[in-house]
Amino acid sequence: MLDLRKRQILQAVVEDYIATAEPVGSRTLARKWGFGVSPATIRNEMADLEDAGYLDQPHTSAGRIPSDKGYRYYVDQLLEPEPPRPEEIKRIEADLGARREMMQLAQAAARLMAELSPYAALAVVPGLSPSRLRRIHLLPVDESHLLLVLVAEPGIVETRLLELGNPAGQGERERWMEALNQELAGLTATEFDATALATIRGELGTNLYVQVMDALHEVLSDAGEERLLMEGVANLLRQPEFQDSQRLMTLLQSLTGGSEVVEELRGKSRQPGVTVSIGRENATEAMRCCTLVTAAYRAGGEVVGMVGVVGPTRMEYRRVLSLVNEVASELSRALGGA
Amino acid sequence: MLDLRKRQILQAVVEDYIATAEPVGSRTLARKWGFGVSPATIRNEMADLEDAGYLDQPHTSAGRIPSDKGYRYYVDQLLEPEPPRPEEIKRIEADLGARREMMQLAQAAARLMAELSPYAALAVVPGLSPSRLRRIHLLPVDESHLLLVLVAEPGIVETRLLELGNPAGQGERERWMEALNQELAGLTATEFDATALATIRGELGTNLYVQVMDALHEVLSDAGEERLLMEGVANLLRQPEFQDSQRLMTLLQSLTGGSEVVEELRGKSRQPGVTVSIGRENATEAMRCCTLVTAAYRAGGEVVGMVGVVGPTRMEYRRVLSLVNEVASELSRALGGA
DNA sequence: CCTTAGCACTCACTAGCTCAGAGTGCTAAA
DNA sequence: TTTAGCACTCTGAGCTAGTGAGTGCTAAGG
Repeated sequence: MLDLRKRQILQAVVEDYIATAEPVGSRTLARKWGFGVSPATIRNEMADLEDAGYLDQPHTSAGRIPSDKGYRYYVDQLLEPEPPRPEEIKRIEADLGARREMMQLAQAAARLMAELSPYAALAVVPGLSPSRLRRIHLLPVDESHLLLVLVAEPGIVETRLLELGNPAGQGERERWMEALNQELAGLTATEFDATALATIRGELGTNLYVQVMDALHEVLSDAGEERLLMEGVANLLRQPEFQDSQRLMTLLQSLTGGSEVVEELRGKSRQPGVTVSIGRENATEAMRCCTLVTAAYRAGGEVVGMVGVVGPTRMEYRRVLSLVNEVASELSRALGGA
Repeated sequence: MLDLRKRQILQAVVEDYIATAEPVGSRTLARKWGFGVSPATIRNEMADLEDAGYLDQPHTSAGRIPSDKGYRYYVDQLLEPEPPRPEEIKRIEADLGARREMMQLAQAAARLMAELSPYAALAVVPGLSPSRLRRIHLLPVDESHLLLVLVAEPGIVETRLLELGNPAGQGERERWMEALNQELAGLTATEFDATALATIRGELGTNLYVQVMDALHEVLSDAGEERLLMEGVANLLRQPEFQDSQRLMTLLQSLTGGSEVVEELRGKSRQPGVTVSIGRENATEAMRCCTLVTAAYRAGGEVVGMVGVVGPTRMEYRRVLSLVNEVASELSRALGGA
């Protein structure tokens, strides 16, 4: 446990470094924060903090920067939550208020976070596979096309166009719809995909039937997996730690590459509230120099996905924690799952 | 008109510079391409090409690099089209073959181009406003939600969730749908938006009606405008001309900013075939250091949008021209508008 | 008249050097 | 325990000289 003055100094170093991106020296600290002690005293304290692993020194004659452990302590012990900003809340409610399907809302949430923070924003959207199917619609589009609309449990909507060889009549279409909907009652998408082929084929082994089943199968493989949305990559270019384009590239690659990161995010998503992963705490190699702030969102009472912000470990934790928290809450509310 | 040897030398400079990103000297040229003349002769020719504006010299004692005019000449006069690569065509057909709505297809097209080229890819997706509405569906989702599905002329599908205060019955829903569809017959989205309010309100001034109209109005303002999709930004980080993160940032900003660029693209989209805008030929300030290769795609016989690739002026024109061309054709085919 | 060898010249880039400045750790005194 | 003083360390900026790639020009040769 750190004593009061050490905590104050650690906090000062973290906040100064977050603001300036420059290593913080004892003199600067004494001047800006005036603890009522001399730089020499602060130096001693900083040396102790370094020994304890909370601070790093890039080189002998530079100031100190917070280590991952230092940021961790700051986030867990020193950070008092930011009071909500009315205009920000208003903006979030406006953007996520419009009733849209999950995909659209998640996209809007990511855009929002990218706009309201100087970092990149992520959103994980649930895949179709584990969700219960609610209803399949086959809508006429024109003589030769049907629109397949798949509505699944936590408000997921997927659509697909079908091209028909020979036009199907009204009655025929409705018969198929009926049959399909009978079949899918209460099944998850994966179950349906596995069983439906066998059961329905006997009854309605027609041309259209095959096409619909193919389309369903396609939708499941396209939209079955969770998807990772990303926004505001340009923000990161502004951060001094990403001036080295190499680093940004590896980060982007592992984020667009997808599965590894999504896997990591999935683990977090079970935890309630906002989660912070700082630097080396991240499993993914390319994320070791970054901090990831995430929060799960719910739909229909269930955690279905998460939103988050990625930036350098030198991140404005106060702002970002409250932002991610608000966006996730509002998103949950919009999805009826708060 | 340039004589044969000048053209050969210009071509050699362009292709060498594209490959190496280093200014090309007379000696290198003589060694690699062996024109059967000495470096001194090549120097004379290059000096002429520079006087004529086809080449630039970064500084006195460096080799030459192509100017925008040089690239233009290369593209217009020297470039013989790349023979199609069977495996690439196959990949494009596979990815764009699956029958999906326009938005999904355009997204897939952009992903494809970002993956098959080392540059960033764009796609402009048509907005709803100018397109004729075909049909509105109101689908039951659960007790308190309806899904509004709007199908418009060139295969555009937009969806929106509606939350209902008090659940609507089957018959009621169908009556509204009928009334709406009566009304929209043959109107464009904008016309409908303007007129429908007045005409229908009298007949069916109910609670649900207002919600549906609001949702329609919202869809039109969200999806009314053309949208710009972007993929493969990370690719650009690999290009030496974007090592300076400042330049990439301004480019990204003007691309995500949107309207200015979309405006410029719209102008091009009328032209048939593949269009190339090199460096200063671009109206947008941030694009002055880039080349943009675009091609329009069609749906239902009409040009509705365009796909393209953005990269440094030092671009692999041969590859990219054929890629963009193929993707646009295949996209048109998939949309039934070839 | 075109081509080419030779040569002087230019200019970016690199390595090595010094110097100033910021910051440290240590010691000794208050 | 705090602090003033001091020697020390290390980065980064600025300077210089040297290297090398490439040029333009000139004059000789086909």
